[in-house]
Amino acid sequence: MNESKDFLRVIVEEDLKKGKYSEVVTRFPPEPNGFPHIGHAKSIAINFGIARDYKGHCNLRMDDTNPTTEDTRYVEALKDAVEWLGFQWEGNVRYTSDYFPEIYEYAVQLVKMGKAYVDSLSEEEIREYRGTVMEPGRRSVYAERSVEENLDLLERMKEGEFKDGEHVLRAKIDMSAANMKMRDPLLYRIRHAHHYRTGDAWHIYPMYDFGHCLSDYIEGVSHSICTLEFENNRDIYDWVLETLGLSAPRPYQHEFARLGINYTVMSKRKLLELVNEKYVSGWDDPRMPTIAGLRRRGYTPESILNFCHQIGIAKANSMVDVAQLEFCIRDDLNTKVPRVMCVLDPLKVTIENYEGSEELDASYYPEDVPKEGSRKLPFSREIFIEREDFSENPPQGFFRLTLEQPVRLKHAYIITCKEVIKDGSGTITEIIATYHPESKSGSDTSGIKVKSAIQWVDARSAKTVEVRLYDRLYTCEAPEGVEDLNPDSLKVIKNALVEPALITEKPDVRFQFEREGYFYADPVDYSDEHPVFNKIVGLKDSWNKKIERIEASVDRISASVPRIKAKIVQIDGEVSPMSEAEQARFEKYTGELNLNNEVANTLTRDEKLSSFFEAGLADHNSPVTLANIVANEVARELKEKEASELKFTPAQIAELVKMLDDEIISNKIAKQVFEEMVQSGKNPAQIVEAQGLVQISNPSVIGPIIDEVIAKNPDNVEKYKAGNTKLFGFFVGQVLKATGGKANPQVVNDLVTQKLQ
RNA sequence: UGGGGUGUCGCCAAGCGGUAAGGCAACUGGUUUUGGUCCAGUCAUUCGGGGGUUCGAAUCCCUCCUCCCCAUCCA
Repeated sequence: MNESKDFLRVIVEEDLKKGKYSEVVTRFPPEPNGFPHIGHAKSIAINFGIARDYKGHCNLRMDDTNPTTEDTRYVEALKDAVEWLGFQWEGNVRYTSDYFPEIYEYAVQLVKMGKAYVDSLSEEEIREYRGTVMEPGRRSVYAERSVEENLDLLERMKEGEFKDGEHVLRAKIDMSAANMKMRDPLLYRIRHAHHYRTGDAWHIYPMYDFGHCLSDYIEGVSHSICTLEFENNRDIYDWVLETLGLSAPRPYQHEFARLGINYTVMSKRKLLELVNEKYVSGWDDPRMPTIAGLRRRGYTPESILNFCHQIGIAKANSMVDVAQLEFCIRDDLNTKVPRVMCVLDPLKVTIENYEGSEELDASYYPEDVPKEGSRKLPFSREIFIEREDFSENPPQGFFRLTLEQPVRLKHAYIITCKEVIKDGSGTITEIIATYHPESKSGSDTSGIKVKSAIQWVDARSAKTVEVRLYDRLYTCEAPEGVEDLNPDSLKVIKNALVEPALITEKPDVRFQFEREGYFYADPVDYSDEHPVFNKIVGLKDSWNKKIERIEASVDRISASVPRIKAKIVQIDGEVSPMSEAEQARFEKYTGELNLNNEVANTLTRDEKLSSFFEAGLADHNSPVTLANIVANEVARELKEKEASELKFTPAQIAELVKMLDDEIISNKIAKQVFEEMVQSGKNPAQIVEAQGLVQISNPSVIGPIIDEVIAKNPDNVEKYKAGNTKLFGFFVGQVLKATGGKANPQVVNDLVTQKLQ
């Protein structure tokens, strides 16, 4: 199965095919005002990915038009993120601030065209004048200023003669536009602030809506890809480029849904709060969804890129399950990373019949991972196992060590429990066991069958390490604020024990701690004297899941909650009543003309449709068929156009209906002909003639074609005969396809039914 | 409420008038010295609801509904 393309790539391909651009140029344009998160990774993957796939290029541009929020450290974080993900931007990093002079010139041009003006209303007044979603706004009196005055004022704004807020430059568009963004949007504001790059050179700064489209244009961007919340801004984007008369090729904006992941937050504000209020240790806290955090947690670039690929690109707001991300990192690390043994909660085991010590050979990788490498594992009388791997009263299906059940020490021997030693409080402090000398891993002749092999470390040589266990940051799927924070998102284990090899040999920085999960040597706090490992993600754990499920079902039974899925009943809203004229028309259509209610309703309520219908009716009196075509097909064309803009006329539609009535063509063909009429405005008869679309109703012509289809699809015939009646449509479809749609579908249906009996 | 979007499995997501892709999750069973991996299999008679057009509709038409975005001198 070939991979399906996302809608952006479809657009890019079409544009390329049409020759709209000679090269695809995209850009990743963050504002350097915070650390990039995995949502940015999605955007990076899209922009750089598309550029790579279509042999174009992608720029990295800092959209730094707001001096009060931006900083170089964020620029560095952004560059870092892109590089870490493995992408290379074209040329140098771009900055919108580099284009300030050019953008200013465009503003002057707009003023000269009378398309922009300096407004001196206060901030509150501007807001008030803008109106609401329901009421139109009204234009400022300053909109009437002369070009000369505007030019003078703008120049002086630039020179820093005015205070913040005293004036703004606005586009002169439409104060009553339904799109609020188009109500004379601000182009420039005065800001006496130090810009991290341009310093104090500027006193005015362009707004996003002005700076962004122009920056794209300046860079020769072809596809300006952004997130859904900018949909309303697209009109300004186009307005600026069009009124400035910037010639093709010019960029067009396309929007996709931003990434949401459950159990975390993605908004800059909330992330900043976590950092500032010290709920986390910093932007790179391993629980953060930032690139820096994910990276410190131990995620690989490959896993994140693969995640971005898996979730796809679409326009529906969505919330991806964090399990999908976790799958990606497990999947990546499974084949890459050495397995070592670590005991998080040690329980001492003394093997009473073992004397001395030895070194066991242990491969770093299991059989199914095609990688080489092994280490020596010290073994002696005293070892530690995971406390969870022993049970005095094992639940059903417990595979590990019990009083009766022996277990294998991974890479070593099988042991049997002899005695359990407890302290005063009843806590198990030690297990006395015996080993089976002939059960040595790799040369087992003992014949003992065990259900499981567990990890362990040798007491004398084990190294103490700190292990940081991370869990999801929030307790609920769609967290609102800090009140939803998970208090157990970080558990620090100071005295975990690991086998010596991973400190002394250090075969890698990422490991699988056997049966536990994937871990990463913390890049900041790790040292050989004080090793620190971050848990990246746990292994899938079907045992734990099973236990949880049993517990949950016990709870459910005791609570006896009836789990009934209620079908949601949808309440229909009110339909606006018909006017008197519409009422009369409706009655005429349903009565005299015999149309069904639905079609009549559609026609009556739309002035354009009803007049089109009635005009057609004058040419060919076949109300029902005509009404169906007008209400269904013509309606589509008339949705965003006036009748006068159409290439076809009511008379031509009447002609089409006549052919339908005379059974010269089938409904299917009629649609095809209609499409052609929409495009070319040719007469239906002409189209039918030219393309030979006359319907085939002769069974002796159709029959052999059906036979052929049946012969070619023996398995589907079988499935159909076995009761899969859905396949009926498949056969009809195949026959129709074979005849170029010309076969009379009714005849085909009858014949297919017969032949498939 | 005006405008712009969006609704297909528990979560993502293909699909563009002719057999409802795929991934995650979940669930069987097999292999396994990781309760991991791997392998085999199961998982949408139905696409937000209701009508209509059509031989045939997730796809076209009408209508209602849901959720998201827009009234920062943020981006």
